[in-house]
Amino acid sequence: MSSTPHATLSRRERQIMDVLYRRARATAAEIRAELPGDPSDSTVRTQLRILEQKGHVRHEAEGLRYVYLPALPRQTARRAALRHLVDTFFDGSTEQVVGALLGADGRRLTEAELRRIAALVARARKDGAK
Amino acid sequence: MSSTPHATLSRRERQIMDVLYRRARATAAEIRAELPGDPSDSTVRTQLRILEQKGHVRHEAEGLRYVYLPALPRQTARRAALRHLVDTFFDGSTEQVVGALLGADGRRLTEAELRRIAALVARARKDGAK
DNA sequence: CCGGTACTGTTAATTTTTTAACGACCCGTT
DNA sequence: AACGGGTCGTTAAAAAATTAACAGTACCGG
Repeated sequence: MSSTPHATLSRRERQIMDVLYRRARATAAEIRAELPGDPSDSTVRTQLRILEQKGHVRHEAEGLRYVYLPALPRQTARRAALRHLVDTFFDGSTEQVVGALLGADGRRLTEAELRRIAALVARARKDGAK
Repeated sequence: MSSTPHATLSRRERQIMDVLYRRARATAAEIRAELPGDPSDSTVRTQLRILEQKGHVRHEAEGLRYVYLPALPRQTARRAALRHLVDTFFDGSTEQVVGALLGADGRRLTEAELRRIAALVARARKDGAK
């Protein structure tokens, strides 16, 4: 159950992976700019190399420098992260998560967004009934 | 932005906090049973003491032994975690999260649960329009 | 062409985390 | 009352993570 890659990452590694998932792709300098405690440039690149060696990250040469990307597709990582969150904080209940997203825990949503969300739910019900 | 407590925890500390948030309260032995790589009993208790010292955890004496609890209410921690997840993996979009919860990324939901979710959304729309 | 800038990889030291050994205490049982 | 099982705190060693110094290379502007 704990084979989730995220659970096995060290603190810095996690911070870096979070930046990468947020930005999809980033250079060492860009990542560094978003890390707390501003570590040295050299530090960040060492970490990236370690992450790459462990298979969590890959890079592409872009012109002269490297651009780093998560090795796992965002979709995959996201699913695992969502699952983990739901199990840890919401008793595995999707309903509770939606409640939090819409309720006091969530940000304010526009009517348009709520409408689209309602449509998603309606769609899921229809599909399920099939 | 990085003042989230979760982001500052070490790996083991995070694992332990996750167990605590999942179970609400647990003894050292119970926590130990859920940690990967089964660390020694002594190890887990040391970590708990550190976490307590840092203010992430507190304990109550229950009969002879201690029962540990998260220092922050689940509600609070949950909100921060959800926010972080949404920002990291879903571009800050609530709609996308709901999509993932209902769609291929999610577990199968019963019709009853979908109905309740639909009700939540309807309620949010009404409240918003107020 | 030369110096400055912006990268890279290697390497090693420092700091933090993680681990568990040990001794003490309490309790129920023999 | 002695024993075993379970729990606690203290402490220090071992392992891992984190940091950054340094040297090498490519490009760019003067």
